Amino acid sequence: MGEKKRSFFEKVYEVAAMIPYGRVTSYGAIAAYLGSKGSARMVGWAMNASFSAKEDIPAHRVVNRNGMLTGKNHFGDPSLMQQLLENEGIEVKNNKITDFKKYFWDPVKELQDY
DNA sequence: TTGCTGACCGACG
DNA sequence: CCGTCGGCCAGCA
Repeated sequence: MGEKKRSFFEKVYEVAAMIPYGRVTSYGAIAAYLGSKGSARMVGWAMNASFSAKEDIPAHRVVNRNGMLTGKNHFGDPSLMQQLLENEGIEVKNNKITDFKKYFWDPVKELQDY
C-alpha cells in the first residue's frame, strides 16, 4: 500500500482502527510497527487525543505490554474501558486482561506493509 | 524558544 | 521482586 506522508498521530489512528473486534494490542506494538519502537508513550498520547478525532478510534483495544488497562482513567468513566472489552468477549480482572496472549493482535506480524 | 509532561518500555542494580 | 532511569517526541505555557 502507498505510504503517504502522515503525521505520527494519523498513523497511530490508522493502525488502531484496524484492530479487529475482540482483539487487543499494545502501545509498544503499534510504535514498533510504525518504525519507532521507543515511541510507545506517543502512542498513548495519541490515544488521549483520539477522543477529539473525527473518526472513531477503538482506544479500549490498546493496553500496555502486560495487558493492563493503564489508560482506563482517560475514558471519563474509569469502568468504561473494561466494559467495552468485556462487551467484546474479553475478560478483565484487576485491570488486567485474562489470557492476554490469546487476544493479542500484533500489527508487526498481522500487517505486512509498512 | 525552552522546558516540562506523559494511556510506555526495556535495562539495570 | 522492586524502584529508578534514559529514550522516545508531540503539545503546551
